[in-house]
Amino acid sequence: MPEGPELHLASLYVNKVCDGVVFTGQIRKSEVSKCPDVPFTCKAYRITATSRGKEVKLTLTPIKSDDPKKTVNTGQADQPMEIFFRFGMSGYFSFTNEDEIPKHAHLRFYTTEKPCRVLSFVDTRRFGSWHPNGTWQPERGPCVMFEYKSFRENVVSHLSDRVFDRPICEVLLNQKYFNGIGNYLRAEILYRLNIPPFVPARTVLEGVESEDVCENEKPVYKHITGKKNSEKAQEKGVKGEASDLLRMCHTVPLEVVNLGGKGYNPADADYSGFVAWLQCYSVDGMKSVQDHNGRTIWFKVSSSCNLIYEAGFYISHLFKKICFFQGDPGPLLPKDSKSPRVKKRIKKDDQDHTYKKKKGRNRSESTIKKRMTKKETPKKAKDERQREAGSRRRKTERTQEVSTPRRRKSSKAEPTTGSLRRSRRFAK
DNA sequence: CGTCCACGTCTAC
DNA sequence: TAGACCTGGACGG
Repeated sequence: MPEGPELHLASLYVNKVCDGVVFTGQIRKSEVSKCPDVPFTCKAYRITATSRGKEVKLTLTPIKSDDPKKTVNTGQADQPMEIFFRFGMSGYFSFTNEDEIPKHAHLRFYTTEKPCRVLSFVDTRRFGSWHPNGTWQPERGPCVMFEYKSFRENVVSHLSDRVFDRPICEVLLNQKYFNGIGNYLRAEILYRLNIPPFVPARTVLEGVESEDVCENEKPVYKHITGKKNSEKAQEKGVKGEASDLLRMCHTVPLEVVNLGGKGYNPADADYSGFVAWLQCYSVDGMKSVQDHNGRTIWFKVSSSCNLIYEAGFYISHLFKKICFFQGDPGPLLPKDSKSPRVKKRIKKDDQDHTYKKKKGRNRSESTIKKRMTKKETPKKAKDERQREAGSRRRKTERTQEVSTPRRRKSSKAEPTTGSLRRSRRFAK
């Protein structure tokens, strides 16, 4: 579920389903979780939620008992408790009957109802975490969605920070400055502004005002249109991209909130709405490469002609910063960045197989040897194999090539046709 | 069956 | 700046 919008939608969900609901008793943790116990016991309490960037805070508020005698010396909480959640790659909240608790529900809050219901923190991969009596993580910057003003100020006042030497696509994942932006949002944001992903961040952000000149238009919560905002900005003489970038970091996530679904969540009934909203991330016809941290960055493909793209890529590498053709990843593209394997198109129009040449995936002898000589349990051996497969791929297969799936002309020219233009893995 | 990939941090060389 | 931490879906043989 989890970039800023999903975390916020999760907090809205909690507030909606827990409205008027009374919880009670121990908060229970799954056997397998390594997160802390939550030492909160109360005969009757309510749950509310708020979000900030990529964190959610649950507040457990005891309900005052009518009978003071009842709460004496029973270890009952009478003070509220705050629990801070991060969602990792797969966290979400679920409110169900007790017999419908999802698999991988690692923290559970029980209602007083009979039969009772349960608010669960579900996290398949367990990269998420919770922190009872914690705080918002202090290293994280202001929320791009709900602390917009201080978010801008925080970026603008720290542009001399060395982190802004990095490519803009990598800096957008830095939660010290862009709390709430994740992998799909960075692609969507850069795409909207036509900013090549591997341009130095400072170059893109130089000249940005800490105050958004459009801010009195008080965007955004409902009915934002990124286009209109940038047009307004231009009317007001803002120098294009740069000032828009911070604004886009605000408006694009809010668009997802306003979609009404649950954002990036394949299990959601409205998931197709989210998929249709994506313009770049994992969209068929877009290019993708690995950034410096091995994360896939999606960006715009030349709409007219791949030859122009290839030429632009070549020329820009000769002259570094000078040339940015449409589709150019930018000058800071890692030297050994490779594109992921070409993804299959959706079956329907999958007539042309010529582009599906698979990249070599031969394991080196040395890797095999290493594996054979290691002593480990069968399960560990499997994990190890997978890990080695991963790193071997990263180390041996990187090329300067960028994925340019040959396919029908980019759908940019034609009206969006929803999931039809998505790559297969996003079809639902 | 095996391999690759995924919405994110963390921390140990 | 690799890896570690995890599970499971999609895909290929």
